[in-house]
Amino acid sequence: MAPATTDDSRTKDRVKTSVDRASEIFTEKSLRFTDLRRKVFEEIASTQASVGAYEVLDRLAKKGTRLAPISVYRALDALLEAGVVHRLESKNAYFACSRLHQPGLGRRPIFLACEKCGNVLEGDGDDIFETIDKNARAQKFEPRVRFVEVTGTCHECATKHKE
Amino acid sequence: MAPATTDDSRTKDRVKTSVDRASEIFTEKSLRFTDLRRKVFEEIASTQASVGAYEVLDRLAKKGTRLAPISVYRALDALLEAGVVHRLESKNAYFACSRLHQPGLGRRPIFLACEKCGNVLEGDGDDIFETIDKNARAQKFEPRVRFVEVTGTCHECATKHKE
DNA sequence: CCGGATATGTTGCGACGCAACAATGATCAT
DNA sequence: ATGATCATTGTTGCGTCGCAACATATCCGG
Repeated sequence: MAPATTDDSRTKDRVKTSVDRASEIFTEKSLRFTDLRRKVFEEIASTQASVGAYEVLDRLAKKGTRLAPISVYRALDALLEAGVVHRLESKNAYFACSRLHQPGLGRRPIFLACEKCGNVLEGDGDDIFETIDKNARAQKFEPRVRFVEVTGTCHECATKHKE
Repeated sequence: MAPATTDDSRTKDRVKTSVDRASEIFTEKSLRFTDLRRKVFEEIASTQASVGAYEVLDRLAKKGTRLAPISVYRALDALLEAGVVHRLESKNAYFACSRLHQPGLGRRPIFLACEKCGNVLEGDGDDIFETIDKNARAQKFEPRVRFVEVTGTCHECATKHKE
């Protein structure tokens, strides 16, 4: 029998790659990829979907790492600052940056959150953000932070549903 | 002395116009513009900035209308459904739709929230949303709900600050 | 190896949002 | 009018989200 690659082992590989990339990024930015931050990041990276801060908390607790909410939030702050996770404002949830696996994407992403499976895709939003800036400045508004979040149905869920 | 138009009376006029328009819109959509909904709407319409649900609650309490949070949320749901208020996902706050005063804007707005004064402007986002849809579909993602929220500095605050 | 900066632990709390059920109010057909 | 029906509001209660303030531990450069 050929050696099977289980989903689990593939997930582990993917997470490991993400952790390694995250570690590099922290180093590049002279930030510390501490144990706590790594643990929190692993929980987030080990699911495609976005997760709430308290879900991270619960998962870590089940693995024996009991934390106060504030500790998770501080870790999240560091991860957000490093850019290895993003925050979905419309869901108060966090997810791993897909650039850790696909460096090809543009600099400024838009977020596409599937309503069925929860997965979050990132799209290259450079053109969109340019349009937004032009639009805002036309009203003499100087933009600083921009959120573009879309919910809908991803391809997998759309095809699965029609079976 | 010439009859002065105070800010207060101008605000009252503006709110009244908004309430009247909102009432019409509710009627058009066969929804009921009840007392509660009108009161909640008045609080939101009487400020340019976005306000949280609990701030609405507090303001109404000070005027003698004591409500449970859920009542405010239910009124907000109705107001959102009618489209006379919007929700800022990035701030968990609500503000009156400016179309009640400026019917000229396009159908799908983007939100520009000033970080200094809290005011929320609406921009015509039709082109932006088209770009977003194209972008999403390029990834085989079928968009349904789209949020575009921008924070920055509005014109008034930018000029005021430089005095 | 010491002092300052950074990170984490502890305690506590405010804001946000709504579920579930009960009571009241509006609507409409008979 | 009146009873059935549906929408609205009241009441109670709770879970989630997010962080402030202060104490302690850890790291790192000089």
